[in-house]
Amino acid sequence: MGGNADAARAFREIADLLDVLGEKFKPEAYRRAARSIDSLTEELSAVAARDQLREIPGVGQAIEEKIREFLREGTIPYLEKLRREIPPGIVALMRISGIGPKTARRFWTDLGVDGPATLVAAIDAGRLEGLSGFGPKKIAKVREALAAAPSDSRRRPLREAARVAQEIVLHIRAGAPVDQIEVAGSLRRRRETVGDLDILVTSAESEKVLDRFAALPGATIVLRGPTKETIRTADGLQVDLRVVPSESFGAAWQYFTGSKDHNIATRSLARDRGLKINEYAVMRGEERLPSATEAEIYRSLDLPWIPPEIREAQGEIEAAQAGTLPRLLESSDLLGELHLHVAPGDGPERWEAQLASPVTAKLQYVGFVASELAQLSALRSWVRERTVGRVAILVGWESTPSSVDSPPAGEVDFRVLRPEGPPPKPEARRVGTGPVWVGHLGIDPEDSNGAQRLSDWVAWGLRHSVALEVTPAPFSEGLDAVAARKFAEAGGHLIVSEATLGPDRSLGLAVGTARRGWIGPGPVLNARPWRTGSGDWPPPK
DNA sequence: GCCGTTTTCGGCCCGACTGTTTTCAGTCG
Repeated sequence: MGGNADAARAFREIADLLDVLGEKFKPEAYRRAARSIDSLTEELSAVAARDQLREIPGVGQAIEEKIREFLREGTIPYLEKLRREIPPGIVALMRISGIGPKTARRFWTDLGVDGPATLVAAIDAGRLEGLSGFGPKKIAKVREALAAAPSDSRRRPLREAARVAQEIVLHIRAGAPVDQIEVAGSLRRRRETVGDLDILVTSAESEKVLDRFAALPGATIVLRGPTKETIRTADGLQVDLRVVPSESFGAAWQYFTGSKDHNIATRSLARDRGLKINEYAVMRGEERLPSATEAEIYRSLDLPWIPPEIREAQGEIEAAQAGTLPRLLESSDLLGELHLHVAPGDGPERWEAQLASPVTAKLQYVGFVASELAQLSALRSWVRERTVGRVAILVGWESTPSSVDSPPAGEVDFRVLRPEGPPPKPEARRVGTGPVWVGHLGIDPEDSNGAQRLSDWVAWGLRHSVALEVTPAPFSEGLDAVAARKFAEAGGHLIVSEATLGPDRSLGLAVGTARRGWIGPGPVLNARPWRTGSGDWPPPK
Protein backbone atom coordinates (compact mmCIF):
# COMPACT_ATOMS: atom_id res chain seq x y z
CA MET A 1 0.00 0.00 0.00
CA GLY A 2 0.93 3.60 -0.40
CA GLY A 3 2.12 3.55 -3.99
CA ASN A 4 0.89 5.65 -6.88
CA ALA A 5 -1.28 2.84 -8.21
CA ASP A 6 -3.03 2.55 -4.86
CA ALA A 7 -3.67 6.29 -4.72
CA ALA A 8 -5.08 6.25 -8.25
CA ARG A 9 -7.32 3.33 -7.35
CA ALA A 10 -8.63 5.21 -4.30
CA PHE A 11 -9.52 8.24 -6.45
CA ARG A 12 -11.26 6.05 -9.01
CA GLU A 13 -13.31 4.52 -6.24
CA ILE A 14 -14.26 7.98 -5.00
CA ALA A 15 -15.31 8.81 -8.58
CA ASP A 16 -17.49 5.70 -8.82
CA LEU A 17 -19.17 6.42 -5.50
CA LEU A 18 -19.79 10.05 -6.45
CA ASP A 19 -21.34 8.79 -9.70
CA VAL A 20 -23.86 6.84 -7.66
CA LEU A 21 -24.66 9.97 -5.69
CA GLY A 22 -25.43 11.73 -8.97
CA GLU A 23 -22.57 14.22 -8.87
CA LYS A 24 -22.12 15.73 -12.31
CA PHE A 25 -18.51 16.87 -12.63
CA LYS A 26 -16.65 15.69 -9.57
CA PRO A 27 -16.32 12.07 -10.72
CA GLU A 28 -14.51 13.11 -13.89
CA ALA A 29 -12.27 15.41 -11.86
CA TYR A 30 -11.22 12.51 -9.62
CA ARG A 31 -10.70 10.23 -12.62
CA ARG A 32 -8.61 12.84 -14.36
CA ALA A 33 -6.39 13.07 -11.27
CA ALA A 34 -6.18 9.26 -11.13
CA ARG A 35 -5.07 9.08 -14.77
CA SER A 36 -2.43 11.72 -14.15
CA ILE A 37 -1.12 9.87 -11.13
CA ASP A 38 -0.87 6.69 -13.18
CA SER A 39 1.32 8.37 -15.72
CA LEU A 40 3.69 10.00 -13.24
CA THR A 41 7.29 8.97 -13.62
CA GLU A 42 8.00 9.24 -9.92
CA GLU A 43 6.45 8.43 -6.58
CA LEU A 44 3.78 10.75 -5.20
CA SER A 45 5.70 10.95 -1.95
CA ALA A 46 8.65 12.49 -3.83
CA VAL A 47 6.39 15.05 -5.52
CA ALA A 48 4.76 15.83 -2.17
CA ALA A 49 8.16 16.27 -0.54
CA ARG A 50 9.00 18.94 -3.14
CA ASP A 51 5.58 20.48 -2.54
CA GLN A 52 4.67 20.14 -6.23
CA LEU A 53 1.51 18.05 -6.10
CA ARG A 54 -0.46 20.93 -7.60
CA GLU A 55 1.70 20.74 -10.73
CA ILE A 56 0.09 17.40 -11.54
CA PRO A 57 -2.64 17.98 -14.15
CA GLY A 58 -6.05 17.65 -12.53
CA VAL A 59 -4.79 18.06 -8.96
CA GLY A 60 -6.09 21.14 -7.17
CA GLN A 61 -6.42 22.07 -3.55
CA ALA A 62 -8.92 19.42 -2.49
CA ILE A 63 -7.21 16.50 -4.20
CA GLU A 64 -3.79 17.64 -3.00
CA GLU A 65 -5.06 17.42 0.57
CA LYS A 66 -6.44 13.96 -0.07
CA ILE A 67 -3.13 12.80 -1.54
CA ARG A 68 -1.35 14.02 1.57
CA GLU A 69 -3.86 12.19 3.77
CA PHE A 70 -3.30 9.09 1.71
CA LEU A 71 0.48 9.33 2.01
CA ARG A 72 0.29 10.01 5.73
CA GLU A 73 -2.38 7.54 6.76
CA GLY A 74 -2.67 5.08 3.89
CA THR A 75 -6.32 5.97 3.49
CA ILE A 76 -8.59 8.90 2.70
CA PRO A 77 -11.28 9.80 5.25
CA TYR A 78 -13.57 11.14 2.51
CA LEU A 79 -13.42 7.74 0.77
CA GLU A 80 -14.13 5.96 4.04
CA LYS A 81 -17.17 8.17 4.55
CA LEU A 82 -18.50 7.44 1.04
CA ARG A 83 -17.96 3.72 1.56
CA ARG A 84 -20.11 3.85 4.66
CA GLU A 85 -22.91 5.58 2.73
CA ILE A 86 -23.06 3.33 -0.32
CA PRO A 87 -23.21 -0.48 -0.39
CA PRO A 88 -20.17 -1.87 -2.23
CA GLY A 89 -22.44 -3.87 -4.52
CA ILE A 90 -23.80 -0.70 -6.13
CA VAL A 91 -20.44 0.03 -7.71
CA ALA A 92 -20.35 -3.58 -8.91
CA LEU A 93 -23.71 -2.98 -10.61
CA MET A 94 -22.27 -0.07 -12.58
CA ARG A 95 -19.59 -2.40 -13.96
CA ILE A 96 -22.32 -4.34 -15.72
CA SER A 97 -22.76 -3.44 -19.36
CA GLY A 98 -25.74 -1.16 -19.89
CA ILE A 99 -26.03 -0.16 -16.26
CA GLY A 100 -24.74 3.30 -15.47
CA PRO A 101 -24.87 5.40 -12.33
CA LYS A 102 -28.49 6.48 -12.80
CA THR A 103 -29.78 2.96 -13.21
CA ALA A 104 -27.68 1.55 -10.36
CA ARG A 105 -28.93 4.28 -8.09
CA ARG A 106 -32.56 3.61 -9.01
CA PHE A 107 -32.18 -0.10 -8.33
CA TRP A 108 -30.78 0.83 -4.95
CA THR A 109 -33.25 3.52 -3.93
CA ASP A 110 -36.42 2.21 -5.64
CA LEU A 111 -35.97 -1.53 -5.19
CA GLY A 112 -33.58 -1.82 -2.26
CA VAL A 113 -31.16 -3.76 -4.46
CA ASP A 114 -27.64 -3.60 -3.01
CA GLY A 115 -25.64 -5.64 -5.53
CA PRO A 116 -25.70 -8.07 -8.47
CA ALA A 117 -27.06 -10.96 -6.39
CA THR A 118 -30.07 -9.07 -5.07
CA LEU A 119 -30.66 -7.63 -8.54
CA VAL A 120 -30.96 -11.13 -9.97
CA ALA A 121 -33.45 -11.97 -7.21
CA ALA A 122 -35.42 -8.80 -7.94
CA ILE A 123 -35.64 -9.62 -11.64
CA ASP A 124 -36.72 -13.20 -10.92
CA ALA A 125 -39.40 -11.89 -8.59
CA GLY A 126 -40.68 -9.63 -11.38
CA ARG A 127 -40.02 -6.50 -9.40
CA LEU A 128 -38.57 -4.59 -12.37
CA GLU A 129 -41.81 -4.82 -14.31
CA GLY A 130 -43.75 -1.61 -13.98
CA LEU A 131 -40.68 0.38 -13.05
CA SER A 132 -40.86 3.40 -15.35
CA GLY A 133 -38.35 3.23 -18.17
CA PHE A 134 -38.04 -0.54 -17.91
CA GLY A 135 -39.73 -2.43 -20.71
CA PRO A 136 -39.30 -6.12 -21.47
CA LYS A 137 -36.29 -5.57 -23.74
CA LYS A 138 -34.34 -3.65 -21.15
CA ILE A 139 -35.09 -6.17 -18.45
CA ALA A 140 -33.92 -8.98 -20.73
CA LYS A 141 -30.71 -7.08 -21.47
CA VAL A 142 -29.96 -6.55 -17.82
CA ARG A 143 -30.60 -10.22 -17.11
CA GLU A 144 -28.29 -11.20 -19.95
CA ALA A 145 -25.56 -8.82 -18.87
CA LEU A 146 -25.72 -10.15 -15.31
CA ALA A 147 -25.16 -13.67 -16.59
CA ALA A 148 -22.29 -12.73 -18.92
CA ALA A 149 -18.79 -13.54 -17.80
CA PRO A 150 -17.24 -10.44 -16.23
CA SER A 151 -13.84 -11.41 -17.64
CA ASP A 152 -15.10 -10.23 -21.04
CA SER A 153 -14.09 -6.71 -20.20
CA ARG A 154 -10.48 -7.45 -19.32
CA ARG A 155 -7.85 -5.34 -20.99
CA ARG A 156 -5.58 -7.13 -23.44
CA PRO A 157 -1.83 -6.84 -23.73
CA LEU A 158 -0.81 -4.46 -26.51
CA ARG A 159 0.67 -7.18 -28.69
CA GLU A 160 -2.41 -9.38 -28.53
CA ALA A 161 -4.67 -6.42 -29.36
CA ALA A 162 -2.44 -5.41 -32.26
CA ARG A 163 -2.59 -8.86 -33.78
CA VAL A 164 -6.36 -9.09 -33.50
CA ALA A 165 -6.71 -5.63 -35.04
CA GLN A 166 -4.46 -6.59 -37.91
CA GLU A 167 -6.58 -9.67 -38.61
CA ILE A 168 -9.79 -7.66 -38.54
CA VAL A 169 -8.41 -5.00 -40.87
CA LEU A 170 -7.33 -7.68 -43.32
CA HIS A 171 -10.72 -9.37 -43.04
CA ILE A 172 -12.58 -6.15 -43.87
CA ARG A 173 -10.24 -5.20 -46.70
CA ALA A 174 -10.58 -8.61 -48.27
CA GLY A 175 -14.35 -8.44 -48.51
CA ALA A 176 -15.57 -4.85 -48.71
CA PRO A 177 -14.90 -1.74 -50.79
CA VAL A 178 -12.74 0.20 -48.39
CA ASP A 179 -10.98 3.46 -49.17
CA GLN A 180 -9.07 4.22 -45.99
CA ILE A 181 -8.98 1.92 -42.97
CA GLU A 182 -7.04 2.71 -39.83
CA VAL A 183 -6.85 1.67 -36.21
CA ALA A 184 -7.57 4.38 -33.64
CA GLY A 185 -8.03 4.36 -29.87
CA SER A 186 -5.57 3.21 -27.26
CA LEU A 187 -4.01 0.69 -29.63
CA ARG A 188 -2.92 3.51 -31.91
CA ARG A 189 -1.60 5.34 -28.87
CA ARG A 190 0.30 2.13 -28.05
CA ARG A 191 -1.03 1.86 -24.57
CA GLU A 192 0.39 -1.10 -22.68
CA THR A 193 -3.04 -2.65 -22.44
CA VAL A 194 -6.06 -2.17 -24.68
CA GLY A 195 -9.67 -2.39 -23.50
CA ASP A 196 -11.35 -2.38 -26.90
CA LEU A 197 -10.43 -1.82 -30.53
CA ASP A 198 -11.47 1.17 -32.61
CA ILE A 199 -11.39 0.91 -36.37
CA LEU A 200 -12.12 3.76 -38.71
CA VAL A 201 -13.13 3.40 -42.35
CA THR A 202 -13.97 5.61 -45.27
CA SER A 203 -15.99 3.98 -47.97
CA ALA A 204 -18.56 4.85 -50.58
CA GLU A 205 -20.56 1.78 -49.58
CA SER A 206 -20.76 1.73 -45.82
CA GLU A 207 -23.47 -0.96 -45.69
CA LYS A 208 -21.12 -3.44 -47.31
CA VAL A 209 -18.38 -2.57 -44.87
CA LEU A 210 -20.68 -3.03 -41.89
CA ASP A 211 -21.90 -6.36 -43.29
CA ARG A 212 -18.37 -7.57 -43.81
CA PHE A 213 -17.40 -6.49 -40.30
CA ALA A 214 -20.36 -8.35 -38.82
CA ALA A 215 -19.31 -11.45 -40.76
CA LEU A 216 -16.05 -11.75 -38.85
CA PRO A 217 -15.89 -15.42 -37.83
CA GLY A 218 -17.13 -15.93 -34.29
CA ALA A 219 -18.27 -12.35 -33.83
CA THR A 220 -21.56 -11.30 -32.25
CA ILE A 221 -23.14 -7.94 -33.01
CA VAL A 222 -23.57 -5.74 -29.96
CA LEU A 223 -25.14 -2.83 -31.79
CA ARG A 224 -25.46 -1.56 -35.31
CA GLY A 225 -26.51 1.76 -36.76
CA PRO A 226 -25.96 3.36 -40.15
CA THR A 227 -22.42 4.63 -39.41
CA LYS A 228 -21.37 2.65 -36.37
CA GLU A 229 -21.18 -0.99 -35.48
CA THR A 230 -19.92 -2.76 -32.37
CA ILE A 231 -19.08 -6.44 -32.23
CA ARG A 232 -17.63 -8.78 -29.68
CA THR A 233 -15.08 -11.29 -30.96
CA ALA A 234 -15.25 -14.97 -30.09
CA ASP A 235 -12.60 -14.15 -27.53
CA GLY A 236 -14.77 -11.48 -25.90
CA LEU A 237 -12.91 -8.43 -27.16
CA GLN A 238 -15.13 -5.49 -28.09
CA VAL A 239 -14.44 -3.86 -31.45
CA ASP A 240 -16.02 -0.61 -32.64
CA LEU A 241 -16.16 0.30 -36.29
CA ARG A 242 -17.04 3.76 -37.58
CA VAL A 243 -17.62 4.73 -41.16
CA VAL A 244 -17.12 8.40 -42.04
CA PRO A 245 -16.98 10.43 -45.27
CA SER A 246 -13.44 10.89 -46.56
CA GLU A 247 -13.56 14.65 -46.05
CA SER A 248 -14.06 13.93 -42.34
CA PHE A 249 -11.34 11.35 -42.00
CA GLY A 250 -8.83 13.56 -40.19
CA ALA A 251 -11.38 14.84 -37.70
CA ALA A 252 -12.64 11.34 -37.03
CA TRP A 253 -9.20 9.78 -36.71
CA GLN A 254 -8.09 12.48 -34.32
CA TYR A 255 -11.26 12.15 -32.33
CA PHE A 256 -11.30 8.35 -32.05
CA THR A 257 -7.61 8.15 -31.26
CA GLY A 258 -8.08 10.16 -28.07
CA SER A 259 -7.06 10.13 -25.35
CA LYS A 260 -10.14 11.49 -23.74
CA ASP A 261 -8.12 14.06 -21.83
CA HIS A 262 -6.28 15.07 -24.98
CA ASN A 263 -9.59 15.53 -26.81
CA ILE A 264 -11.05 17.63 -24.03
CA ALA A 265 -7.94 19.80 -24.12
CA THR A 266 -7.98 20.23 -27.91
CA ARG A 267 -11.70 21.00 -27.93
CA SER A 268 -11.24 23.56 -25.21
CA LEU A 269 -8.55 25.19 -27.33
CA ALA A 270 -10.96 25.17 -30.25
CA ARG A 271 -13.69 26.78 -28.20
CA ASP A 272 -11.29 29.46 -27.03
CA ARG A 273 -10.72 30.47 -30.62
CA GLY A 274 -14.35 30.34 -31.67
CA LEU A 275 -14.12 26.94 -33.34
CA LYS A 276 -15.93 23.70 -32.71
CA ILE A 277 -14.46 20.28 -33.31
CA ASN A 278 -16.53 17.14 -33.61
CA GLU A 279 -15.73 13.86 -35.30
CA TYR A 280 -16.81 15.22 -38.68
CA ALA A 281 -15.06 18.53 -38.96
CA VAL A 282 -13.64 21.68 -37.49
CA MET A 283 -16.36 24.32 -37.73
CA ARG A 284 -16.18 28.10 -37.54
CA GLY A 285 -19.83 28.91 -37.19
CA GLU A 286 -21.41 27.45 -40.29
CA GLU A 287 -18.12 27.34 -42.14
CA ARG A 288 -16.47 23.97 -42.44
CA LEU A 289 -12.67 24.04 -42.21
CA PRO A 290 -10.49 21.40 -43.90
CA SER A 291 -10.77 18.19 -41.88
CA ALA A 292 -9.56 15.39 -44.11
CA THR A 293 -6.23 14.93 -42.35
CA GLU A 294 -5.13 15.10 -38.73
CA ALA A 295 -2.56 17.74 -39.60
CA GLU A 296 -5.41 20.00 -40.76
CA ILE A 297 -7.21 19.54 -37.45
CA TYR A 298 -4.15 20.53 -35.44
CA ARG A 299 -3.36 23.34 -37.86
CA SER A 300 -6.75 24.90 -37.16
CA LEU A 301 -5.56 25.17 -33.54
CA ASP A 302 -2.20 26.59 -34.67
CA LEU A 303 -0.52 23.42 -33.52
CA PRO A 304 1.82 21.04 -35.30
CA TRP A 305 0.60 17.47 -35.68
CA ILE A 306 1.00 15.67 -32.38
CA PRO A 307 2.13 12.02 -32.46
CA PRO A 308 -0.64 9.74 -31.19
CA GLU A 309 1.59 7.96 -28.68
CA ILE A 310 1.88 11.10 -26.54
CA ARG A 311 -1.73 12.32 -26.78
CA GLU A 312 -2.43 11.97 -23.08
CA ALA A 313 -2.83 15.58 -21.91
CA GLN A 314 0.45 15.22 -20.07
CA GLY A 315 2.20 18.26 -21.46
CA GLU A 316 2.13 17.50 -25.19
CA ILE A 317 -0.25 20.36 -25.99
CA GLU A 318 1.85 22.88 -24.12
CA ALA A 319 4.94 21.50 -25.88
CA ALA A 320 3.20 21.79 -29.24
CA GLN A 321 2.24 25.39 -28.52
CA ALA A 322 5.80 26.21 -27.50
CA GLY A 323 7.25 24.43 -30.52
CA THR A 324 9.13 22.03 -28.25
CA LEU A 325 7.52 18.72 -29.16
CA PRO A 326 10.20 16.05 -28.88
CA ARG A 327 11.58 14.39 -31.97
CA LEU A 328 10.41 10.83 -31.24
CA LEU A 329 12.07 7.60 -32.20
CA GLU A 330 11.16 6.21 -35.65
CA SER A 331 11.43 2.63 -36.84
CA SER A 332 13.85 3.90 -39.48
CA ASP A 333 16.19 5.17 -36.72
CA LEU A 334 16.97 1.61 -35.67
CA LEU A 335 20.21 0.45 -37.25
CA GLY A 336 20.22 -2.90 -35.52
CA GLU A 337 17.97 -5.55 -34.06
CA LEU A 338 19.72 -7.29 -31.21
CA HIS A 339 17.33 -9.82 -29.83
CA LEU A 340 16.42 -12.51 -32.34
CA HIS A 341 15.97 -15.65 -30.29
CA VAL A 342 17.34 -18.99 -31.31
CA ALA A 343 14.69 -21.63 -30.72
CA PRO A 344 15.41 -25.34 -30.26
CA GLY A 345 15.75 -26.98 -33.64
CA ASP A 346 16.55 -23.72 -35.44
CA GLY A 347 19.22 -23.87 -38.08
CA PRO A 348 20.80 -21.79 -40.82
CA GLU A 349 17.77 -22.06 -43.04
CA ARG A 350 15.54 -20.34 -40.53
CA TRP A 351 18.17 -17.78 -39.62
CA GLU A 352 18.65 -16.86 -43.25
CA ALA A 353 14.89 -16.52 -43.62
CA GLN A 354 14.77 -14.12 -40.67
CA LEU A 355 17.55 -12.05 -42.21
CA ALA A 356 15.74 -11.95 -45.52
CA SER A 357 12.56 -10.41 -44.09
CA PRO A 358 12.02 -6.98 -45.65
CA VAL A 359 12.37 -5.06 -42.40
CA THR A 360 15.45 -6.86 -41.14
CA ALA A 361 17.13 -6.48 -44.50
CA LYS A 362 17.34 -2.71 -44.04
CA LEU A 363 19.39 -3.00 -40.86
CA GLN A 364 23.15 -2.64 -40.45
CA TYR A 365 23.47 -5.37 -37.86
CA VAL A 366 21.41 -8.17 -36.42
CA GLY A 367 22.08 -10.04 -33.21
CA PHE A 368 21.01 -13.63 -32.63
CA VAL A 369 20.78 -14.68 -29.01
CA ALA A 370 21.53 -18.17 -27.72
CA SER A 371 20.85 -19.46 -24.26
CA GLU A 372 22.43 -22.91 -24.61
CA LEU A 373 26.04 -23.67 -25.45
CA ALA A 374 25.05 -26.01 -28.29
CA GLN A 375 22.97 -23.26 -29.91
CA LEU A 376 25.84 -20.87 -29.50
CA SER A 377 28.28 -23.14 -31.24
CA ALA A 378 25.83 -23.81 -34.09
CA LEU A 379 25.32 -20.06 -34.51
CA ARG A 380 29.04 -19.45 -34.47
CA SER A 381 29.80 -21.95 -37.21
CA TRP A 382 26.98 -20.60 -39.35
CA VAL A 383 28.31 -17.08 -39.03
CA ARG A 384 31.89 -18.24 -39.81
CA GLU A 385 30.88 -20.15 -42.92
CA ARG A 386 28.40 -17.64 -44.20
CA THR A 387 29.42 -15.65 -47.23
CA VAL A 388 29.52 -12.07 -46.12
CA GLY A 389 26.24 -10.26 -46.57
CA ARG A 390 25.43 -6.62 -46.20
CA VAL A 391 24.10 -7.06 -42.70
CA ALA A 392 26.60 -7.73 -39.90
CA ILE A 393 25.67 -10.77 -37.84
CA LEU A 394 26.32 -10.69 -34.11
CA VAL A 395 26.03 -13.48 -31.62
CA GLY A 396 24.73 -12.90 -28.12
CA TRP A 397 24.35 -14.94 -25.00
CA GLU A 398 21.35 -14.72 -22.73
CA SER A 399 21.46 -15.96 -19.16
CA THR A 400 20.18 -15.25 -15.70
CA PRO A 401 22.55 -13.78 -13.12
CA SER A 402 22.76 -17.14 -11.38
CA SER A 403 23.28 -19.20 -14.53
CA VAL A 404 26.18 -21.66 -14.38
CA ASP A 405 26.73 -22.10 -18.12
CA SER A 406 29.21 -19.62 -19.43
CA PRO A 407 30.27 -19.21 -23.04
CA PRO A 408 33.97 -19.46 -23.91
CA ALA A 409 35.79 -16.13 -23.94
CA GLY A 410 35.63 -14.36 -27.28
CA GLU A 411 32.67 -16.40 -28.51
CA VAL A 412 29.99 -13.79 -27.90
CA ASP A 413 29.61 -10.21 -29.08
CA PHE A 414 27.21 -9.18 -26.32
CA ARG A 415 25.33 -10.56 -23.36
CA VAL A 416 21.70 -10.25 -22.35
CA LEU A 417 20.91 -10.54 -18.68
CA ARG A 418 17.54 -12.10 -18.02
CA PRO A 419 16.34 -10.79 -14.67
CA GLU A 420 15.54 -13.32 -12.03
CA GLY A 421 14.72 -12.01 -8.60
CA PRO A 422 16.39 -8.85 -7.35
CA PRO A 423 19.27 -7.19 -9.21
CA PRO A 424 22.60 -8.98 -8.78
CA LYS A 425 25.86 -7.73 -7.39
CA PRO A 426 27.50 -5.15 -9.66
CA GLU A 427 30.16 -7.69 -10.66
CA ALA A 428 27.57 -9.53 -12.74
CA ARG A 429 27.96 -7.12 -15.60
CA ARG A 430 31.70 -7.73 -15.68
CA VAL A 431 31.48 -11.44 -16.38
CA GLY A 432 32.51 -12.36 -19.90
CA THR A 433 33.15 -9.97 -22.74
CA GLY A 434 31.23 -7.43 -24.73
CA PRO A 435 28.41 -5.15 -23.71
CA VAL A 436 25.66 -6.29 -21.38
CA TRP A 437 22.07 -5.20 -21.13
CA VAL A 438 18.99 -6.36 -19.33
CA GLY A 439 16.32 -8.01 -21.45
CA HIS A 440 12.87 -9.38 -20.63
CA LEU A 441 12.52 -6.95 -17.78
CA GLY A 442 8.89 -6.60 -16.91
CA ILE A 443 6.28 -7.16 -14.27
CA ASP A 444 4.83 -10.57 -13.60
CA PRO A 445 1.18 -9.85 -12.77
CA GLU A 446 1.29 -12.71 -10.25
CA ASP A 447 4.16 -11.07 -8.42
CA SER A 448 2.96 -8.61 -5.80
CA ASN A 449 6.48 -7.16 -5.57
CA GLY A 450 6.72 -6.75 -9.33
CA ALA A 451 6.64 -2.96 -9.35
CA GLN A 452 9.30 -2.74 -6.66
CA ARG A 453 11.51 -5.26 -8.43
CA LEU A 454 11.19 -3.33 -11.69
CA SER A 455 12.12 -0.11 -9.98
CA ASP A 456 15.13 -1.85 -8.32
CA TRP A 457 16.37 -3.01 -11.71
CA VAL A 458 15.88 0.45 -13.18
CA ALA A 459 17.98 1.90 -10.36
CA TRP A 460 20.55 -0.84 -10.85
CA GLY A 461 20.77 -0.12 -14.56
CA LEU A 462 21.36 3.55 -13.89
CA ARG A 463 23.97 2.93 -11.22
CA HIS A 464 26.01 0.52 -13.31
CA SER A 465 25.38 2.08 -16.71
CA VAL A 466 23.63 -1.01 -18.01
CA ALA A 467 21.06 -0.55 -20.76
CA LEU A 468 17.50 -1.86 -20.37
CA GLU A 469 15.31 -3.24 -23.11
CA VAL A 470 12.03 -2.01 -24.58
CA THR A 471 10.07 -4.76 -26.36
CA PRO A 472 6.69 -5.20 -28.10
CA ALA A 473 5.31 -6.54 -24.79
CA PRO A 474 5.56 -3.65 -22.34
CA PHE A 475 4.95 -4.61 -18.72
CA SER A 476 5.29 -8.36 -19.15
CA GLU A 477 8.53 -8.58 -21.16
CA GLY A 478 9.98 -5.12 -21.34
CA LEU A 479 9.85 -1.64 -19.87
CA ASP A 480 6.52 0.14 -20.04
CA ALA A 481 6.46 3.69 -21.38
CA VAL A 482 6.50 5.36 -17.98
CA ALA A 483 9.45 3.29 -16.73
CA ALA A 484 11.32 3.80 -20.00
CA ARG A 485 10.77 7.55 -19.85
CA LYS A 486 11.90 7.74 -16.26
CA PHE A 487 15.00 5.68 -17.05
CA ALA A 488 15.91 7.69 -20.15
CA GLU A 489 15.33 11.03 -18.42
CA ALA A 490 17.72 9.91 -15.70
CA GLY A 491 20.39 9.25 -18.31
CA GLY A 492 19.86 5.53 -18.90
CA HIS A 493 20.35 3.85 -22.27
CA LEU A 494 17.84 1.62 -24.01
CA ILE A 495 17.82 -1.25 -26.44
CA VAL A 496 14.63 -1.19 -28.51
CA SER A 497 13.87 -4.69 -29.74
CA GLU A 498 10.98 -5.38 -32.05
CA ALA A 499 11.82 -9.02 -32.64
CA THR A 500 12.30 -10.31 -29.09
CA LEU A 501 9.09 -12.26 -29.23
CA GLY A 502 9.18 -13.37 -32.84
CA PRO A 503 10.43 -12.14 -36.15
CA ASP A 504 7.49 -9.87 -36.98
CA ARG A 505 8.82 -6.35 -36.58
CA SER A 506 6.21 -4.73 -38.76
CA LEU A 507 3.82 -3.60 -36.03
CA GLY A 508 6.40 -1.32 -34.46
CA LEU A 509 5.15 -1.91 -30.94
CA ALA A 510 8.53 -1.53 -29.23
CA VAL A 511 9.18 1.73 -31.09
CA GLY A 512 5.65 2.78 -30.20
CA THR A 513 6.27 2.12 -26.53
CA ALA A 514 9.45 4.17 -26.63
CA ARG A 515 7.60 7.00 -28.41
CA ARG A 516 4.94 6.87 -25.73
CA GLY A 517 7.76 7.50 -23.26
CA TRP A 518 8.72 10.69 -25.20
CA ILE A 519 11.94 8.95 -26.23
CA GLY A 520 13.94 10.04 -29.25
CA PRO A 521 16.86 8.28 -30.89
CA GLY A 522 19.38 9.77 -28.40
CA PRO A 523 19.33 7.20 -25.61
CA VAL A 524 18.66 4.23 -27.90
CA LEU A 525 21.83 2.22 -28.41
CA ASN A 526 20.63 0.27 -31.43
CA ALA A 527 19.90 3.55 -33.17
CA ARG A 528 23.70 3.87 -33.27
CA PRO A 529 26.24 1.92 -35.27
CA TRP A 530 27.44 -1.22 -33.55
CA ARG A 531 30.27 -0.40 -31.23
CA THR A 532 33.75 -1.17 -32.39
CA GLY A 533 36.71 -2.38 -30.32
CA SER A 534 36.29 -4.05 -26.98
CA GLY A 535 34.92 -1.22 -24.90
CA ASP A 536 31.59 -1.03 -23.17
CA TRP A 537 28.48 0.06 -25.03
CA PRO A 538 27.69 2.63 -23.85
CA PRO A 539 30.89 3.68 -22.06
CA PRO A 540 30.62 3.56 -18.26
CA LYS A 541 29.82 6.85 -16.57
C1' DG B 1 -13.34 19.37 -8.11
C1' DC B 2 -10.53 21.76 -11.59
C1' DC B 3 -9.39 25.58 -14.32
C1' DG B 4 -8.25 30.42 -16.65
C1' DT B 5 -2.84 35.39 -21.77
C1' DT B 6 -10.50 37.04 -23.01
C1' DT B 7 -12.68 34.30 -16.93
C1' DT B 8 -11.25 33.41 -9.64
C1' DC B 9 -17.08 32.19 -11.46
C1' DG B 10 -19.24 29.47 -14.55
C1' DG B 11 -18.15 26.66 -17.41
C1' DC B 12 -16.87 21.47 -17.94
C1' DC B 13 -16.45 17.37 -25.57
C1' DC B 14 -20.11 15.80 -28.01
C1' DG B 15 -22.47 12.61 -30.99
C1' DA B 16 -24.39 7.53 -31.89
C1' DC B 17 -27.34 4.24 -30.45
C1' DT B 18 -31.02 1.91 -27.69
C1' DG B 19 -35.28 1.50 -25.54
C1' DT B 20 -38.98 3.60 -24.12
C1' DT B 21 -40.35 7.19 -25.23
C1' DT B 22 -44.92 10.83 -27.97
C1' DT B 23 -39.85 14.17 -27.42
C1' DC B 24 -36.21 12.00 -24.37
C1' DA B 25 -33.01 9.79 -20.86
C1' DG B 26 -29.35 6.86 -20.18
C1' DT B 27 -25.18 4.73 -21.61
C1' DC B 28 -21.12 4.58 -24.06
C1' DG B 29 -16.89 5.96 -26.09
